[in-house]
Amino acid sequence: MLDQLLKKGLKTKSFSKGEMLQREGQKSAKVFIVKKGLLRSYIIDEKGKEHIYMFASEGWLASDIESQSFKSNTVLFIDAIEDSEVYILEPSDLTPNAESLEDYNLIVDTLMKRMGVMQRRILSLMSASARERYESFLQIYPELPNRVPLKMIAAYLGITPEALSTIRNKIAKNR
Amino acid sequence: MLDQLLKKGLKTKSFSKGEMLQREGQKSAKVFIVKKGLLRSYIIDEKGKEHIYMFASEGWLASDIESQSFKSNTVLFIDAIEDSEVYILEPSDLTPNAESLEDYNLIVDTLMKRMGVMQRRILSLMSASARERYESFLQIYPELPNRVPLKMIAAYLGITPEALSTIRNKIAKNR
DNA sequence: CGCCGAGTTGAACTGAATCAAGAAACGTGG
DNA sequence: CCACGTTTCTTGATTCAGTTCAACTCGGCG
Repeated sequence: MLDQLLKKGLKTKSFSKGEMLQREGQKSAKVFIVKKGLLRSYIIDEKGKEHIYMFASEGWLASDIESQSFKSNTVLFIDAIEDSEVYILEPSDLTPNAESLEDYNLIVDTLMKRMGVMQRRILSLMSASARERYESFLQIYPELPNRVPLKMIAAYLGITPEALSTIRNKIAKNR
Repeated sequence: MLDQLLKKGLKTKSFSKGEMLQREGQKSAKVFIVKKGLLRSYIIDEKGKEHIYMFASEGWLASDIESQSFKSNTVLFIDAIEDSEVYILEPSDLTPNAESLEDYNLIVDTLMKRMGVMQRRILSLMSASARERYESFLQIYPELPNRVPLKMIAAYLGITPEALSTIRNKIAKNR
């Protein structure tokens, strides 16, 4: 996706499982592109509950660029679910005053792909039941259930671990 | 926002209340920028229910560019809630092979603003109750309740008109 | 071994959906 | 400008998906 950008000699940084890449309330949001491993971005609400905004595995990116656009502090936490290697882009890298137009097209393309994922997520949160959302999650990310604990999938779907457990076993007994 | 782009001699087109600008299942998605009036983009699910994805009033845009990024057909309907005047951009206008970098920065900026709105929407759908979502809707779009029928606000919030009616009158009697 | 976090199962509860009926608002045509 | 039918909004009764709370199992790790 953004591979070409990375040829520019950008170095990777390593994070071990559980390590934090970004906290809530920071001034500037960086963009993390996953070379290897798995990241998650999430919020913690007033009741202390975690809600996972996105997973990012190899080739995907995790970031809070959204909060940049409002010039506000970061709202998301980002940490590593597995030992990971990531490229780190500064905000300035995203809006270059640069010369090369290909970079721009790549960026626009990447942003639009991301918006596509977000659009689907919104529509599915509005119109689909927990079970339907889980089933389409499996379609879109077939490998994630093997790498991510159930409770995180629940936090991504917007339901409780108990509810997801029940859904799973209904599917297993197909009813 | 994209005002500068529009100096390029782009013409507006008029649509009267209720008129369709885009249907589901079309090949190419255009971008509609609202000069005057109010648009909505929405899906109709299998049960025939409408779910409003976004409202677009003066200065905002309505589009299904998201589906472009997957090279798939449009999934959204777009129509006019009020008599409206809109600029119409072709997809090609969005990814110019052009010369001017300022255009690009404008586009990236616009896309990121849009993603900001989407991020907030996702997080609020996951973590907030119907009432909380309605209250923050009022904050963000204080003028829309006067221009949009209740049932459309409900379709935007992801709840039924009945539920929204109940919420309203609870707020009125503040409990 | 014994502990601890992760997952499961079940009972009681709750916010929102559904269904139904009536009241208000709102075009449109005469 | 009024009368009409249609859509929009409200209110209440019932149902249901998903939450909360609690108890129990299992597998890993000290």
